[in-house]
Amino acid sequence: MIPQNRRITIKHVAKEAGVSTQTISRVINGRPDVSPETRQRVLDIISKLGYQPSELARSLIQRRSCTLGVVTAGLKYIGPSRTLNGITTKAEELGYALLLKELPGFSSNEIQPQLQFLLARHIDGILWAVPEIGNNRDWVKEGLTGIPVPIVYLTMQIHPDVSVVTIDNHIGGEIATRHLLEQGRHRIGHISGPMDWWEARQRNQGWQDTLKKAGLPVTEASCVEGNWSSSSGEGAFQQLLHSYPDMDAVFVANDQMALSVLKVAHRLGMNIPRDLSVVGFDNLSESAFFWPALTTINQNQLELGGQAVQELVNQIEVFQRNEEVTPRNILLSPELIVRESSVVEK
Amino acid sequence: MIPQNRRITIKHVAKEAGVSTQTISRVINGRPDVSPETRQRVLDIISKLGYQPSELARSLIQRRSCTLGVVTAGLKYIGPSRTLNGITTKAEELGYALLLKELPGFSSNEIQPQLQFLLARHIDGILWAVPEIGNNRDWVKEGLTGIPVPIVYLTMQIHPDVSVVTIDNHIGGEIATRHLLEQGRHRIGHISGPMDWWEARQRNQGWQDTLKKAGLPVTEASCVEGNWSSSSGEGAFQQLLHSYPDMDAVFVANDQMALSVLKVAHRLGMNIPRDLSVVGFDNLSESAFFWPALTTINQNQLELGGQAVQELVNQIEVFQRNEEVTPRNILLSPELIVRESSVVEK
DNA sequence: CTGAAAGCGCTAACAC
DNA sequence: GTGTTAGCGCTTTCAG
Repeated sequence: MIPQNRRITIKHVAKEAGVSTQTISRVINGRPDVSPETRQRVLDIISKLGYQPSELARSLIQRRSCTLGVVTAGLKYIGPSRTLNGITTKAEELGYALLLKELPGFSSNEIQPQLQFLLARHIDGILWAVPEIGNNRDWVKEGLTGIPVPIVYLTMQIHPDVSVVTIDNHIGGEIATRHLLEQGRHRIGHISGPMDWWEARQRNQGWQDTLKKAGLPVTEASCVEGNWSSSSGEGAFQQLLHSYPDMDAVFVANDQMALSVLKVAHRLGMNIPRDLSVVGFDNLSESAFFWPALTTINQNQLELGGQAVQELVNQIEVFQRNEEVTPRNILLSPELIVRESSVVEK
Repeated sequence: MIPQNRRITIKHVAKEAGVSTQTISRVINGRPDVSPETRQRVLDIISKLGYQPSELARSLIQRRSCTLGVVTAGLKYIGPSRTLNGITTKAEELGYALLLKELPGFSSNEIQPQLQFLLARHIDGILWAVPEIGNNRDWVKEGLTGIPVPIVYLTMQIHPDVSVVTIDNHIGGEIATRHLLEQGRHRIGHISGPMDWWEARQRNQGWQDTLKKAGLPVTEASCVEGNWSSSSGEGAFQQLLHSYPDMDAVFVANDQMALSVLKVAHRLGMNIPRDLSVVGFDNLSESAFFWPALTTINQNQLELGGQAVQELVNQIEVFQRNEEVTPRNILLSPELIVRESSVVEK
């Protein structure tokens, strides 16, 4: 490939058309005040030269880049990717470009450099799409003042001072547990995600609250903590079988761990769902093909990402009119997908 | 949030420090020709004001943005996400920002607008991370002249005129098939991916070539086409059992379809691996927890993405020195992960 | 309808 | 060491 640097600029077009650069600018911006003949001539030359206006130069002078900064983490997992998928789709629809940053780990607290990096590139707003873990959200309560663009946070505890778009994991836990109760199960165990994850705590709490509301006890013995991986699910389930031998159902905080529950149960000669009803969480595309097909909670991460972009863009528009931006919290409800692992045929 | 537009510029810093903007520029670029006192004073003011140089303005004047355009597709699937994960990690390491575009579908042939979009933002190079399907690469052979920045393509047939970084799927098919031969299997069937996918054809070809090299016949009856989904795997396997009843092993082009093979086999009372050895492809994190644990081919997509970025950045450096860029093809070998589904204990 | 001048925020190239 | 000038590619403002 032979280097041929130097891009075609508005000047080249102007010269070729024998008009000033302002006229070209008017044409490419669809302004009405250009004579039809001039406009046509300019358009012809633009396409002949293959001229492409520089969004960079535009961003500089217009003080808006139509670019969103996206900070994510854990793209190798399917959840964050699905969310990003929703983000790209909606951003495309609204005509925004995306500058992507992935944190090296979920709990990175190198916040400031990330924000600076994005701000240096004049992004119009920021989407913080990193799950809330441990104290990786502490900065939200403080640092807010310094950031000169709107931010929307995904997947964290809602908070009146900032905009949050998230799946309601508590409801997810409720729905799963209620479904098991409806199947006539009353001794429902739980394998949770790592409890420093906000999502894991919410799912756990939904399970607890539903049991309590039904007048059923929640004991320490009925819950074991996993770390989301199938491997951890194996150990957690064995421990749970031990500590809660009466258990007739289990709500597992994600499908990967639920897969191990199915496997271990099979190995032990248990029949699912007859001996034990199982409900997972996440609705992996494989879950419908586990044995038995796994009942699970589906979170619409595509929608999640889309709504977050929409909300951020709304805020940006308000912000750029120099009006006060009011934070908004958006909670999306997950839904139950009933399959074989939880329902005993009558 | 109260709008407080107007960013702090180099001028503000210059004024505050009582020097010219040029001096500030020298300080932030670490140039040696500034007196230690001036430098310190400027640095203090920069941190006091929280000044952040505009990469946008820099990009404009330096004719390099340190930004790569990434075009991807199918982020809701794990493969593209893992690759993107590799891309973000390496880009971060090399100090490049990423502008992300996701095509609405795998086979979109709206190429030109995507390229224009990225070029308008002065990206220094492009990573085309969309799998080769049908004729969605035809443009590569032509359009090359028009694009004023280096491009690296991922996951496609290598081609002497362009830079391609890809997993060698043919070898993947070979390794899988050879492994089955080594287990003493000689009637090895294949469930392929959709044959308009280059990757599917390569895996298929690797299977065919290995059988032929071993002096074994490859018949039409021994291969059925799926569409990557578990659901399609179900039908394909049933068809294959019918058309190739003697089959003693099957190489399945991805783990999702292989999952269905395991399930159907189980339902039919077949014992895997005794009655049928199964090898998948992709190494999903769940595959180790299928019943039986699935032997599969692992492709290191993290590495793939990383190498692609590295290669692109190398090219960019050459290109910006105005030297001729020579295309390079990089082929990564996938590796066999042996688990229970293919090996009969002696 | 069209053009000239100024400037977005920065740096290259030169002066002193 | 430091300042001045010019300009990256575009749009805004104001003249005409």
